[in-house]
Parts: sequence; C-alpha cells; structure tokens
Amino acid sequence: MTKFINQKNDIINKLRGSGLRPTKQRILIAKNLFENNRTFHFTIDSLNKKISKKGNEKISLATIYNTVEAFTEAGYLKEILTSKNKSYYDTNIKSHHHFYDEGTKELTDINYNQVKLSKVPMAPKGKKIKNLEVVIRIQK
Amino acid sequence: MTKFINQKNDIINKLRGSGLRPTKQRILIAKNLFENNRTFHFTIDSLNKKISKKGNEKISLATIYNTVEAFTEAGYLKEILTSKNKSYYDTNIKSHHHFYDEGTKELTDINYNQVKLSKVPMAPKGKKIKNLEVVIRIQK
DNA sequence: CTACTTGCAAAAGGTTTGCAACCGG
DNA sequence: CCGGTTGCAAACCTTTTGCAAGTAG
Repeated sequence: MTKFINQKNDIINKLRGSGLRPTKQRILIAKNLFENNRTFHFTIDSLNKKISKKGNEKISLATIYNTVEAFTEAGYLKEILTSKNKSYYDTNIKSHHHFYDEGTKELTDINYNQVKLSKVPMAPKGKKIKNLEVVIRIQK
Repeated sequence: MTKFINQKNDIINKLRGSGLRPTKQRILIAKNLFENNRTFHFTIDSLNKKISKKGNEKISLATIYNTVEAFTEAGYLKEILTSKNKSYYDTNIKSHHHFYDEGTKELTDINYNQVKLSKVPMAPKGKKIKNLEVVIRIQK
C-alpha cells in the first residue's frame, strides 16, 4: 500500500520534472512502461493493447502517440532504429547493443559487456555524443 | 560510347547473375543507382523523382518498390535502420558507421577506419554475422 | 508460347491533424 | 478560470495487393 503510493508519487514527480502535467492518462501509461524494473521493446499498438487488456479505461490512440513522443523527448524512452515502417521504442535508455536479423527483421538485445570499442570518432562540430550502439546484422 | 555499352552490359550481367530478367525498367533503375562510383542514401520517393526528372519514361511506383526490394535481396542495396516511418536505402553495402542526429533524425556516414571494435559477440545459434555497424547518437 | 514483369487503382496500415470538450493547478 | 490535454474522426503518406496486359527468352 505504502509502496504503491510511493510509486505513484515517483511517477508524478518524474512527469512534473519534465514539465508534463500528471494527467490520469499519462500516469497510467507511465505505470505500464516503468512499473517494474524490466526493460522491453514496444510499439504504439502493443502498448495500447497492453493497457486496454488490463481492463483500464481506454486511452485514445492520439493520446498514446502524444504521450510516447513526450516521454521520448523527456528522455524516458528511446526510439529504436529499424527497417520496419512502424515506430519501435525501448524502455532501456542506456547505451546497449542489438542483433538485427535481416530475415525476420527482429531486434534482440546483446549483453552490454559483450561488445567493446577501442576507437570512437569525435562528434561533429556543435554536437555531443549521447550514446552509442552497435547493430550486428545476422542471417541464416 | 564503348564505355557506355560496357556499362550497360555490366548491369545486364549483374541482373542475370541474380536471376533477374534485365527489363527496361530494371536497367534504368540500376543505372540511376550504380552508374557512378559515389554511394548515397535514398528513399523510394527520391529515387522515383530522380528518375522522372531526367525525362525518362515514367516507371510505375509499384515497379520501383518491386525492383528496390529485389535489389536489396540480391545484395546490391542495404536497407538503412532509421526511426522514420519510411524506408531508406544505401547504395553502400559494405559495413560502415553512422552518426544519427536525434534532433533532425539525419544519418551521416562515418569514415570506416574511425571506429574500431575490440570485442564482438558470437552470432546466435544457426545464424551468421553478415555485417556490423555502429550508430552514434548525437544531439546539440 | 510461357513465365516473369509491369502498371494501375484500390486497399491497407501507421501516423498526424484540427478542433471541440475536458480538466489540473 | 486558463492553458495544457484529451478524444474523435478525417486526412495523410507510404507501402502492399490483385489482376489484366505486356514482354523477354
């Protein structure tokens, strides 16, 4: 109970800290994205289904789009680079690496310490390096 | 003149080698993609515009989609991973690296020898590593 | 000839937009 | 109350599909 309240307060503070009003919808979405410590990949559609499956009030698709975009700008989510014509997001915002299967077009995580870089270029003038990911393309 | 004929024959042989009939449309598309040694990024739309701007006969969009997909499967093109909801292709099929600007969502090439990896994981069972690219996310 | 290709138009699928109604501070 | 948010439906854009007509070998 106490735990639950604190978690909700954490979310509210997180939102406020980015200038986002803690509305009912944003709190519900945040709970579904950040409530346990597991990170995962998702799409707008899968997130929408996940939320409505739990018997919550339905959130408008437009709101889910808005909120995910806002969370991405706030740095709570990272957009995944793919070749599919659909946006994928990752709740793991730290630098990490992926296998990309060209046949199935699936992305899977690579354990961070399995990859080491010994040389990295400078960022272009006026820009800073935010993070770095290695994509290893695989096939049968 | 001789040069021109040879270039065309090269394209025809390239297509035949992959089991693709050298049709008028495929040859024209191949010329626009591979005729000089410069490599570049493109979308279906930009390729379509590039071709029709030259006063060529118009090629149906569906055919451009088909052809680009066939060329990608044949290994003449590489699909670029992006966060835009549109497919991008690269005529440079060798392993190479990119800066990805999160603000503008632009990809720019990094000179290959500017990056060195000292540790790389094994491919998952039953798969082979095809190539490896580093994406460095940058921002202002 | 025959199988592979092309072109067209319609349909699909994901995302964005405009605007009125709503609600958090 | 006010300005930020939400919900809805229509609009938008890219990609896919089905099928009849065209063409390379």
